[in-house]
Amino acid sequence: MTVSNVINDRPHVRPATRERVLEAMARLDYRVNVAARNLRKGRTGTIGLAVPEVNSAYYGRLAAALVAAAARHGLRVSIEQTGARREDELAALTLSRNRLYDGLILATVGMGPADAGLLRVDHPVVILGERIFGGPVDHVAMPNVEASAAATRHLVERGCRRVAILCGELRDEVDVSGLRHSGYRQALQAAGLAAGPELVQCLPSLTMDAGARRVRAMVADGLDFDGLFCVTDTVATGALRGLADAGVRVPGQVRVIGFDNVDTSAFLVPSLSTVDPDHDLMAERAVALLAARIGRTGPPAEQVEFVSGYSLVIRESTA
Amino acid sequence: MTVSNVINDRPHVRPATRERVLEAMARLDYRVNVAARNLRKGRTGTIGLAVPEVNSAYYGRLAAALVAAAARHGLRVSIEQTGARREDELAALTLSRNRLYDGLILATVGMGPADAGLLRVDHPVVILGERIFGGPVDHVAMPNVEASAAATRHLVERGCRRVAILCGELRDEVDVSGLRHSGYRQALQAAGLAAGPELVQCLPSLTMDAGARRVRAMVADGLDFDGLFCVTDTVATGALRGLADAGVRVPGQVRVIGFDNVDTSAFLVPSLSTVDPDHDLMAERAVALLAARIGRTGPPAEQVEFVSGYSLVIRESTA
DNA sequence: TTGTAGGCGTTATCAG
DNA sequence: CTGATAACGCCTACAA
Repeated sequence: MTVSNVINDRPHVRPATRERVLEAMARLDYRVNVAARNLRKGRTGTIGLAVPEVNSAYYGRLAAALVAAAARHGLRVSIEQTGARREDELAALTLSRNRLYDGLILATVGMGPADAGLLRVDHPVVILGERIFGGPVDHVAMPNVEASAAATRHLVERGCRRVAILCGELRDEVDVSGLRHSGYRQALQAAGLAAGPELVQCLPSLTMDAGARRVRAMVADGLDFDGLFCVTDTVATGALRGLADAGVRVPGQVRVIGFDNVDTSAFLVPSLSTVDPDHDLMAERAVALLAARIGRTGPPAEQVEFVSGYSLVIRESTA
Repeated sequence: MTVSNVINDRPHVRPATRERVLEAMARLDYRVNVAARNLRKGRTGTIGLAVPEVNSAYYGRLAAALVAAAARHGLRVSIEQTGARREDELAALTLSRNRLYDGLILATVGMGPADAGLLRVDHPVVILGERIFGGPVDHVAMPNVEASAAATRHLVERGCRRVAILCGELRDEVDVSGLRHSGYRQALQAAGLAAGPELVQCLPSLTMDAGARRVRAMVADGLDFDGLFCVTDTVATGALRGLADAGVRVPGQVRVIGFDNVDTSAFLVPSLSTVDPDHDLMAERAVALLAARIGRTGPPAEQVEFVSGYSLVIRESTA
C-alpha cells in the first residue's frame, strides 16, 4: 500500500501522492492500529518488567531507570508487580512467552535456584538480581558480596569492633540477605573480629518498621554493638529512627551504613553512609542485553552475566 | 474453533473433546498469541499510565497502587515517563488513541487549562491531578485547597504566628503549588495572620535538595518564621534536613508540616506531620472510572469528577 | 511509483 | 456440540 509507505516514511513516494494521502488521513481522522501492526510484525515494541513492588525506594529507582533506558531503545515498559511471590514471577514469564511482550526483565526474588530450569525459554529474558545465578539466561547483578565486605570494612576502619548486621531471614546463600551477610562475615573475619550470632539480626521483612523495632529491642536488651550494617537503605532508615528512639547517638555511639543509595539517604539526619551500585548502569545494561536478543536472528548468542560496579558513599552516619 | 472454546473455558464442549484439545496443546507446546487476540477483540487488556517520573515518592506510591488496582480489574499497566513535559504528555495521549492501550490515566503536569480541548478524544481517559479542571474527561483529584488550609490551620493552632510556605513557582492557580498555596493563604487570612511575601518561598523544583538549600538560606538571611508548610513531603524532607544544618530545632523553634504522607515521613527524625490524601482510594477510583468507560457501549457516560478525602497525620514535627 | 494479493492468529457467526 | 468461513488492520512481496 502506498499509504503504508507514507505512514512509515519510506522513500519512493511522489510528493504529490504523499500529500494526497496525508490529506485523506487528516480528513478521516485515521489512526494506525497498533494491535494489527503488532500481529503482522510479530513484535509489540513493549517489554515486561516484573518486580516485587514499584513503590519501594530501590525498585522504584530501578524501574524509573529501566523505563528511561527502554525509551532510548524505542521500547515501552509494562509493569507487573509480583509481590516477590514465586507464582507471580512465573506468571510474568508466561505472559511474555505468549508474545504479549517482546522480552522480559525479571527480578527473581520468590523464585530460587531450583527454578533455573523454568527459565530455559525460547524468548528474550534478562534476570535482575542473583537468586538464579548461572541460569540459562542473561543476568545483571550487583557485586553484593564485595560491596558488603567493603561497607563492613569501612565500619571497622572507623573503629567499630562490635559490628552487627540487620538482614532478612537467611534461608539460603543466594538472595540479597544471604549474599550481603556473607560479605559482612568475610570482612569481619579478615579483620580478626568476632561475628557472634547475637550480632546477626534477621528481620521478618526488609522494611523501615522492622528495622526500627528490632534496633529498639537490641538496645533494650543491652546488646553490645558499635557498628551496624543494614542490607538496604530502607532498613537503615528505620534503624536510624530506632536508634534515635532509644537515645543512642549516631555516629557517636553506633555507626550505621546502608546499601542502595536511595534518594532520601542523603537527607536523613544524620545522613546515611551507603553503597551505591550504579542503578543507571544496571538498567542500561539490562535493556541493552534484552534489546540485542530481541533484534537478533539466527543462532542465540551466549549468555551474558554483567556485574555492576559500586562505590562507597560516606556520610554523617559513619563520620 | 473448538480449540478456541477450550482455551477460553466456554461451555458446550464435550469433556472428551476438551481432553483431546488439551493434550494436543501440551504436545505442541502451543501458546496463544496475544497480539492476534488483541487485533480480533479490539482490546489490549492494557492501560497506559503517564506520570512525570515513577522514581518519586509520590508518583511511585501512586503507580504501585494503580498497578495493583488495575490488576484487580484484569488490566495491565504500561508506564510512560513524561518528565512533566507537555509534549510527552500529549504523546501518551496519541499512543493511547492508536489503540495501543484500552485507556489512559494521565497525570497532567506539563499540560495546562489551555490544552483542555486536546483531551476531547473519543476513547477512555482519566486525568489525575487538577491542572485541567473541568475538562471534557473524567477526573480524579485531591482536596488540595481544603487540605492545605487544614495543614496551615494546624500550625496556627499549635501556636505558630509566622507561617512560611515552601512551594514551586506560582505560574498559575491550577497546579499543585498554586492550589496548595491558596489553601495556605486562606487559612492564614481566616486566622487573622499576615502572609507577607517574604514568607512565600517559591522553589525552582520540588526536590529535597531545593528544600534544604532554601531553608538554610532563609535562616541565614534571618527570616523570622516559626511554622513551615511544605507543599510536598519530599520538599519537607529536605527542609527538615536544612533546618538541622542551620541548627534550628524542630518543633521547638519551627514546626513543619508536609503533604502526601510518603512512606519515609513516619521514620524521619523528627517524624513529619503531613496530609494523607488516601492514595489507594484515588487509584482505585481512577481505574474503576477507566474500566467502566472501557467496558461501556452505547452513549458515553457523563464526566465524573472525584475528589478524594484527606486526613491530617500529626507527628513530632508539629508536636 | 503505485496497486494487488495474501496471510499474521484469533474469534464471531452460523451451518452442519 | 463441532467445525467451516470470514474478518480484525497491517505489511511484505510482487506485479503492473
